[in-house]
Amino acid sequence: MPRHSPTPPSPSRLPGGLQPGILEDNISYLTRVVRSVAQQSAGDHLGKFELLGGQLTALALIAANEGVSQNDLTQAMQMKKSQMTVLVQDLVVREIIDRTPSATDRRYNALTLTPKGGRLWKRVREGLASHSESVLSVLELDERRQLVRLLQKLAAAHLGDALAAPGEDERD
Amino acid sequence: MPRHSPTPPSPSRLPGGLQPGILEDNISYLTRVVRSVAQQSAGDHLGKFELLGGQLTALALIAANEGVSQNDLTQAMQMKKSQMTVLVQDLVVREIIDRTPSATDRRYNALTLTPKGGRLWKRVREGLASHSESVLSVLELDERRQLVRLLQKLAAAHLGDALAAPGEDERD
DNA sequence: TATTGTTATACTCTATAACTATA
DNA sequence: TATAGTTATAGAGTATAACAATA
Repeated sequence: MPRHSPTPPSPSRLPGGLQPGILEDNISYLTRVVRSVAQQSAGDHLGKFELLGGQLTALALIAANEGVSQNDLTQAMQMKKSQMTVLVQDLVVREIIDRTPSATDRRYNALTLTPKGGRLWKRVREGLASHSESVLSVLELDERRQLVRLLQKLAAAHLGDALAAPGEDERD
Repeated sequence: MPRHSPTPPSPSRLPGGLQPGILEDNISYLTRVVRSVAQQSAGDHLGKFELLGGQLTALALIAANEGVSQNDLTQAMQMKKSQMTVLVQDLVVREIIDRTPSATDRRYNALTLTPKGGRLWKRVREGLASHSESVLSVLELDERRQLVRLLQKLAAAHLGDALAAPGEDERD
């Protein structure tokens, strides 16, 4: 369909039909758009579980790290501890996770999945995989690996820790 | 420093010292973390201009597409038109951009930089470049190109339009 | 009728600071 | 005193719908 936009005729590059200008290789802009796409897909695949953004990620990390503390979760997810409190509280009320003071240092809360949470996680896990698959499916297999590796490297370098695997285990 | 976390001892992978589990190659999680890093850097380099997230991007796109409509901007930035109205209004009040009905179709607003906006843009442009540079500097040059290309490809494929250049012009 | 843009509203996300409890 | 977690609050980001103006 032709547009009636007042934009002068020029080679289209962006969805709106505009030039990216200096934004072409800007990481903030690119991740903004990609994240918008990813969030849309996440909603499609995982909306039925009524897990708000961070809750889904938290669930995945608790499942992979039973007994993890809220403090460690906030670092891995790059969010504030006050935000984490609210997020965790809702999961506790819904009996998806348990939150118990650590035996060795009672300042820490150890987070674990409840049986109900474990069953939920099994279903969420499938949706999460199909969500990631649906977003990345437009890339070739080696492109996916490259993208994941580069994003991991970027994150790891700036967070000053080892997000990216030093030993690059191959998965698909 | 040793942690007192109740997390059982295991090979550390994430900032908090935990296993990524299924999130290792999850695009939502990875872009979440990378975007957090990018936003932090953007604040460091561009906070002084008092341009809220979208305003900075909008300014860049208006500079590259003088006379663009709000409607086309919303598509390129993946935001709602109601949000765009507020964003644009603030830039107009601050005399950074002009908003005038298009001569050919008065439903459209043509957005242009004011002289003041042009001067601001020159300064912002430098900050934007140094911001993107500081984030991407941890990658090799060919890695940067790859990352940008893959993010463009991902965005373009899902937005059903040509964000990524079909003809891949080489820039650095 | 369809589309651009505006307004109002609500909900989510994020950031900050003061507070507690444990160490 | 330092750290984990809580509470409260404010600000920014996002989504929805009703509306006016224009086509």
